[in-house]
Amino acid sequence: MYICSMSNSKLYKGSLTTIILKLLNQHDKMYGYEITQKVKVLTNGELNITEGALYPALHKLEAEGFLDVQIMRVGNRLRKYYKLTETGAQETVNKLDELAEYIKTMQTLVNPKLA
Amino acid sequence: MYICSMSNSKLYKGSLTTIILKLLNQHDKMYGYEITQKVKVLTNGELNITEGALYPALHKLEAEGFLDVQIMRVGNRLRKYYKLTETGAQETVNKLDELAEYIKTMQTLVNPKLA
DNA sequence: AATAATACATAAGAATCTTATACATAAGAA
DNA sequence: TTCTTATGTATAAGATTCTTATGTATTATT
Repeated sequence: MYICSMSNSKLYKGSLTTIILKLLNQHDKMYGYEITQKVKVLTNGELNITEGALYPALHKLEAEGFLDVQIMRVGNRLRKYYKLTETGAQETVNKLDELAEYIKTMQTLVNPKLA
Repeated sequence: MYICSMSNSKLYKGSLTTIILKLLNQHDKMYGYEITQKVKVLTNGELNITEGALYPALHKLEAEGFLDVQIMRVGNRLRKYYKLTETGAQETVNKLDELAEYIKTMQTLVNPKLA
């Protein structure tokens, strides 16, 4: 199967790690496919994360020490459950702060009357 | 001179054309260096657009028919004033809609209580 | 006289994502 | 029962956007 693009908007570029970290912050442990489905539901189909974006991002977060992995068998299929490490929890806070700052800055630029 | 990075945050990736279009929407005509300075002031130094990002972006917007150029001499120096075309004005609306949608979607993902 | 600011430009490399492909099991429809 | 869809992970080529660095030249400041 092929999952269509994250969004036609280029603005999502750079947001994927923030999304992953925040979801893991809320749901304790999740596996990749579960993350794509959760995001699809939460955004009413607006945002579809592709495997080509997701799995490399998860592997990178793991390599950086922000995620721990636990492999589980469900029937004959594998699931790789990811969980935040302590530094991963701290990184989540940082990323959410960056997102809030980004939104504030962009709103200032785009709607200077409200600034 | 070297101008430091757009921001330490990766979230700005993909936002530059939106910023350029909006500024040109507000200021009728601007030249490249002026855009970098305006952004720096408006964001209190938070966002510093590099030449390596700016000029290719301007050239691309021009090639796509969203900007018209007018070269002016000031003393012995060149300035390339950019101005929105009609399709550029429409594209500005689209980009601003995309930004609003992006912010809404990210807030839903990151702060589901408020959604 | 030297440095910083103004003003443009491009090019190599990094990072992130798209698009496509690959493999495999389970469930549902024809 | 066979075909398609859903579940589940993975990688690789290419596109896009930005960083970092360099290049050229004029004007203002120290």
